[in-house]
Amino acid sequence: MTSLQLAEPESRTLADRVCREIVTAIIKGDIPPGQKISEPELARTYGISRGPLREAIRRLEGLRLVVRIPHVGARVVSLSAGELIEIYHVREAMEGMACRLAAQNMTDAEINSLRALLDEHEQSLEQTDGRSYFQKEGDLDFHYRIVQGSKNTKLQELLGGELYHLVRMYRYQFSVSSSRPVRALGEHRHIVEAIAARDGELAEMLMRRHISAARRNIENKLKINEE
Amino acid sequence: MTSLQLAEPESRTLADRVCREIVTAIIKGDIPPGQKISEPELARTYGISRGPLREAIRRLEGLRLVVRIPHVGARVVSLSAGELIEIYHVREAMEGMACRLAAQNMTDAEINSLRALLDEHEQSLEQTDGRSYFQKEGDLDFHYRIVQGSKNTKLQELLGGELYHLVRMYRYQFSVSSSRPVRALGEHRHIVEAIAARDGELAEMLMRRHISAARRNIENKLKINEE
DNA sequence: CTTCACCAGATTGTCGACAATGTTTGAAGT
DNA sequence: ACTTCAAACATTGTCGACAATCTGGTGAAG
Repeated sequence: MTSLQLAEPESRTLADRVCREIVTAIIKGDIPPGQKISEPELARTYGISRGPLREAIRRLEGLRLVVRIPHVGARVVSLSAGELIEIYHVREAMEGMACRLAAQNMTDAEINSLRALLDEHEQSLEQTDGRSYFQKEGDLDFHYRIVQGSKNTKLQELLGGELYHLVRMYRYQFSVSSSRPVRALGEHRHIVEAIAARDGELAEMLMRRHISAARRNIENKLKINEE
Repeated sequence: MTSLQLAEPESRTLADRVCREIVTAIIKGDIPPGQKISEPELARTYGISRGPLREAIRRLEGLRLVVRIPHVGARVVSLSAGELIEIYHVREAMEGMACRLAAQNMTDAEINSLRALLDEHEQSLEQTDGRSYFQKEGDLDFHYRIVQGSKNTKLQELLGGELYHLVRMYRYQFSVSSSRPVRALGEHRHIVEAIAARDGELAEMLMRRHISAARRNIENKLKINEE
């Protein structure tokens, strides 16, 4: 938590600061999906002028958190079921590759730290019967570390900077958590061991299976909800 | 060509229009990599005020074509050899997936049109001895169509909206063209046939090989240039 | 009753001016 | 001659006002 704050040192410009605030507001649902973004209103809310606010909106557009129509206005994206599935296809491809590269490029220290993280998850899982931290942010934490371990800045930017926002947004909205936490933890362990063995091929395959299993899980839930 | 123009109907706002102009200027090298972007100067150049220009820069930042430092200014990205390799790793992952999905989702008409495109490439290759269109934009054209054929909007946005700009920029700068155009055309044909056979597994594998071969090709060239 | 045109209100787009921050120049001191 | 500091300059950040465009509602014609 603290490290995150320090990593983003109290944004030097209003536009950047407000952009971050709006991002979290959107992710947590304080500004609901599909909501129209009124420039005068938001400017008053955050106590800034419309100039920096508009720049922030342009940035949000790049993050694909809002959709803007010229002379009409911007709306918060509303994630359809189809788009969520699309995101998981992209994650399968990119995180698979990240995993392959992580097997090459992660340091032994990073791998051990990853093992420690999974130990924490296991404890948290036993204590709360699998209904807490692990499901909300812990899972993404694991995936994020592997992406970092790939040492590929483009992968880091595309996943961390754009896709994960949408995934977190989805999870907050539907308070959906992996309905298979124990199995997911096991898969995480297998992935880490493949990375530790420097077996990029296997690591990629396991990660792809892991994510596509999650995708199919969601697809089933959606089908049930439909009825 | 015409369809592209109509698809982006003469940008309704100054910021959007100038943003597009700057994008092509950067890609073609009219604004060289590493160049500092002076707001007053660019504003005069395009005959607009600094307001819309700053919004355009924020958008360029999202496209990863410029890097901005608060209170200092924005610079055009300068692509290092390492980052170019990184991009090819990302392309291998994402276009591989796009190819798999295209095998599921492309219509027969789209596939035939793709075959026709390759016929054009073959002709252009014979006529010019492989030094013209095919190498410059034709190759990306092929890849772009497959991405469209995946019918996955997130893939389309991430590849078409961000990575391809960087790839095109690189090609213009170093006027690099595939040094293996005949082999590449053959690989393209195999990919299309795998898609036509609706064999997603094979299509993905062929595309990944195709891109990773191109990557290794670049890696070798870079090594030679180093000496 | 429906449809179309038009007008008022509100919102977005653009601009120029002012404030805050970075950078450079040059002069003084060691 | 080199370093240090400070003032002048240039650039970026922010603001409020004005112009252009869209939206919703009212009224008249069919």
